[in-house]
Amino acid sequence: MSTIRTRFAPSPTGFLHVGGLRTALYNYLLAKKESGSFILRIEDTDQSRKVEGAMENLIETLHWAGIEFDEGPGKEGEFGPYIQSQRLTTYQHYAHRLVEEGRAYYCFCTPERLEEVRRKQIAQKINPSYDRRCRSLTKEETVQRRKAGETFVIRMKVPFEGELTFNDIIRGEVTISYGILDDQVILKSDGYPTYHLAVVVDDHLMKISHVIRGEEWLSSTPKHVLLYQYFRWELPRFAHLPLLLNPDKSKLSKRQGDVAVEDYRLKGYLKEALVNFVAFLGWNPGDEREIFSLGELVKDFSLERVGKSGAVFNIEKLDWMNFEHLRRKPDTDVLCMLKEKLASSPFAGKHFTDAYLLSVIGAMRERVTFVRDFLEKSPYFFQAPSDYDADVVKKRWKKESPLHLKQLVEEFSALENPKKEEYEAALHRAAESLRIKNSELIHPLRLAVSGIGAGPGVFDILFILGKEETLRRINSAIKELSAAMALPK
RNA sequence: GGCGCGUUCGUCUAGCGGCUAGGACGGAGCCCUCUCAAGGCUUAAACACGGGUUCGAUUCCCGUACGCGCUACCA
Repeated sequence: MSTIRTRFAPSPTGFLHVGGLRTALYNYLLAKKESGSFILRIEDTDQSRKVEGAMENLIETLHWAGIEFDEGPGKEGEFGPYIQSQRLTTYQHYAHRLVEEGRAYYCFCTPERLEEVRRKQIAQKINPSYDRRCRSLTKEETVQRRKAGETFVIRMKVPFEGELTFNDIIRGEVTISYGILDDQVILKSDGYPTYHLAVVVDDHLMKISHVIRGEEWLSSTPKHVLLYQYFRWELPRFAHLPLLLNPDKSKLSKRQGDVAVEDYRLKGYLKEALVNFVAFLGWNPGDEREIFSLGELVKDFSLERVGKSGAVFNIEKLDWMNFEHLRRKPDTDVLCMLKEKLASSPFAGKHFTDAYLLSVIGAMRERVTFVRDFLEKSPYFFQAPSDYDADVVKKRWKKESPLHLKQLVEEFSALENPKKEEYEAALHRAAESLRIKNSELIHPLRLAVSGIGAGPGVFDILFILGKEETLRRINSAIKELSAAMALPK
């Protein structure tokens, strides 16, 4: 079997879309699974839509996701260049070859005439399509008009009748009759090819074995197949991926949420989670595993298991996957990310030792979905509470709490370099001498040291904070909360 | 409008003629418990509709409905 070569061929018109990420991923997965090559090709044949810096951004985002290409811009292989605007003469050559072989023709119709034709057709309720006027131009006439400097395009000839069937790995046989196909423009008047010509020429020249792309291309595939036939080139295998959808089932779009990979990256999603999630939008391994690394995806991926129907982009599941991937990460990796987060936080000025941060990570691991949650869910590890959660105060802070905590301070003060268990034993002693339940001490204590009512076990918190800090916080809570309770309602 | 593609719990999906229609996220409940999580257990929740074919259809065929895509000198 010949080697697998796949490609991701985006237009540099903006940020990488999550749908694009999935397309790139599937292409990458298939290539890597079969020890083939994954190519990145930039389809910038529409100058008007070109966005400055978009290509660089695309490349950088793919790199971030861990999807590395074997050939592409900046990584020239034997089939480059990989930017279509740098291959113009190639397309022109092939377009003219088609004309010479009677498979295409010059068309001098102006945009105005085309518009006029379309308008009339719509008025007559016929399907708007090019009326093929220039298809019957004589060779002499064509030569003359070209010589006169008239602008022209090249259109491919589509048979007047009959139908074309092609095979799609995901959808099976798809049949479309020629009747509804237009004499598609393949070379524009500015000398650039349209997508249809460029994609066929490049996929052939770059020896692409599998064309894996979005479903929006399914309808125009017959045009491409026709071109392959005209050129007498071997057909690649086609696989048209189902679309990604908004919660209301419309095509995934801005305004109903974020669509750029960049958006998710900025929100703190792990690349592992986003890649894993996007891979499962339309594919599954056939068993019940759900958490996959890129390498595991490569190992188990197959186009045969890609579904046919569109998938809604469901953030809740993405969040869960982020949680799962975050908690699988080694402590040291999380430490790095946490330090980075800290550096751009209100706690940036403070210094924390790695050992301290590592113990915070250990305590919070199963309570965070994002790295930023370390700061948001347990700010008390980075700063003494400046106020106390009113609901928790109401529920847990009793009028005798200050007295109880004073007893606790006494017990704690006597400890030397206490471990978690020693704090606990000390609290038990305090509770016993006060003749109250442990919990009557624990809850006010948690409130005093953290300011809130949720988090790791209190004794873990105390140990991480250390004795001095613990005592300081208990004392200031006694002061502040007593003062607050003394205030008239 | 025409053509194409699609349709299993709210969501992602398993299923490839015979199943009490399975799993996951999310929801609900219980257990654990100093809180919050995590974990364990339990639970509600789906084959779009109508015809065929067949001993038997979620599964195959045909319609209908709905959704989406394409219908450009955009990709």
